[in-house]
Amino acid sequence: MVKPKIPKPTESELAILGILWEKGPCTVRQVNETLSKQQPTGYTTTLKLMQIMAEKGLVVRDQSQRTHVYQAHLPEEQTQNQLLGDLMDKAFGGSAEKLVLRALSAKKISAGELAKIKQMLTEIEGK
Amino acid sequence: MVKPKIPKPTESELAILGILWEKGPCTVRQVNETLSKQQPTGYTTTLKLMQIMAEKGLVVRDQSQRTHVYQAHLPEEQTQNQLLGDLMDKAFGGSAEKLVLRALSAKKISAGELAKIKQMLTEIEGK
DNA sequence: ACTTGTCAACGAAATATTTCGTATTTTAGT
DNA sequence: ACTAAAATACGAAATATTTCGTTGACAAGT
Repeated sequence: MVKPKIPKPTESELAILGILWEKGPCTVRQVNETLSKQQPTGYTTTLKLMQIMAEKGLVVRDQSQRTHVYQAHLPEEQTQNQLLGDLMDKAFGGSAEKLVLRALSAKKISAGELAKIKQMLTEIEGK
Repeated sequence: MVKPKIPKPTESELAILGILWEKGPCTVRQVNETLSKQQPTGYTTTLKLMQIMAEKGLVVRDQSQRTHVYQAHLPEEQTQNQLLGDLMDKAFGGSAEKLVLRALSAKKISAGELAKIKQMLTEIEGK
């Protein structure tokens, strides 16, 4: 039983995944237009990246229409876990606590967000 | 007044920075030995990387002795903030809350760690 | 002085990532 | 049927990253 083993997305690939997560299935043009607002990018550049991502298994594409439609293969959560775990190992000595504490102290978080986080903490404690 | 603008470390560079943060100033050999436990690496490979890092300003080196001694240029916290902010933008749509919640839910965190995190939350609320 | 081991310097190969130009196909409008 | 617009495929250049072999300098012990 072979697990396909999807590689970690590169920086550029992650930017594209972010768009697909937010907007759902998209064409290359849609992705390129969104991307270009952040960083002007040629159409074929985006196309090529998305083709490579399809080869890697990062996205799946529907080729049934003339204009292909792409969507992220893995759910947002799974990729976020992977990236977070990776960063935790590499930059935080494997400590989730350090990572969370730094994220909390470094960034401004609203009262509502704090409440949600506290609720999550309580749930975890309860287990 | 030009700010040097230190670039984001690559994957391999980050592994070296992690060692320098943990152990303090090190020679290339010390770093290479530690690195080789995680991932066997040739001495000159590590040397070259650290030389490049010195050029980029990621590390500073003391050349006064025959054997150079390197240390991280930026404090651990600053680089962690940079990387976390970067990941937050790229993979979490800029939401610190999402990032924290995911880190909390995905990884096992001890009771002691939870307590520290709660304390941090209370401090932030108090401000 | 000679040998041996350790080190930095350097260049270059190997690999990965990003960007884009060109060719071809398809669709829609005239 | 012809043309223009829009799309994919492909290849290759440009850049960034990683790895390592070779060389020459230095240092310690003999």
